[in-house]
Amino acid sequence: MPDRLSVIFSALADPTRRAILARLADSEATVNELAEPFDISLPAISRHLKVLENAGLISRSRSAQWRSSRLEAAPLREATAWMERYRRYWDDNLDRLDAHLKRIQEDDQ
Amino acid sequence: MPDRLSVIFSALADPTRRAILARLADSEATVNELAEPFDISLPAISRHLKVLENAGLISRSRSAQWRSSRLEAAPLREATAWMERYRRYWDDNLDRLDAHLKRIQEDDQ
DNA sequence: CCAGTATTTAACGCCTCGGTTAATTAACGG
DNA sequence: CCGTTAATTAACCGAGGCGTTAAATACTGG
Repeated sequence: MPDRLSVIFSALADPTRRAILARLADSEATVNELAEPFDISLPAISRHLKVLENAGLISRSRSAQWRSSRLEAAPLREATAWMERYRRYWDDNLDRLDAHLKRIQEDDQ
Repeated sequence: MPDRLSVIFSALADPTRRAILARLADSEATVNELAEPFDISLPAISRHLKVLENAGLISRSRSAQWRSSRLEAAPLREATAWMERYRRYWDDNLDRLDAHLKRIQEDDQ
């Protein structure tokens, strides 16, 4: 079985799943409600939801015959935490800090 | 052809590729150098690099018979920008802010 | 219990992914 | 030019992803 980050990133790699997450940012929703905007079959949506659940990106509850999905953003924190290590490579402010630190280091020598 | 975010996220979904990026955070490196820590074949590494390049996560330059890879973090900024929309769902401070705003809204009514 | 609605599971097809080995290309250096 | 080293491409394979339709399951309400 793959590591958590791989599971999270591959869950996010599908545009339908990202759209589902975006929809869930508004409110909880049932499978049928989530399926409505897409022209793919219900079973396909059902599996996307399983992938998202497996990645911890949604949780689900049952009420009568409806299964409601709810956004769980914690895995996104993990993913951003991983990317955070690279922020210095794209953040202008940190670039400047970096240059500053290099200058200081040169001064030391 | 898939959208940029999908390409980026699926590039990040492989642990070997994430390890390569981590290695490149230190310094540029040749294909052989990048392959060294892994016990998979050189062609496999070569394809991982192609995937990373395709996602814009590395750039490559040739010097003699060596092809050097260099980290390009800009796509990570795009990816975090996408996740940023969900920060309110996991950030404690923003949770509190959210609760605060809700209280204010209730007061208004 | 039965009919109806919501959702999942099963079984299938197609395509991509990640690995392999063998062959090819690119560039250097004697 | 030839041998060597670096890297990629070609051809193949097995596993898994994402879609389908058909069948099964879960639950409600009369």
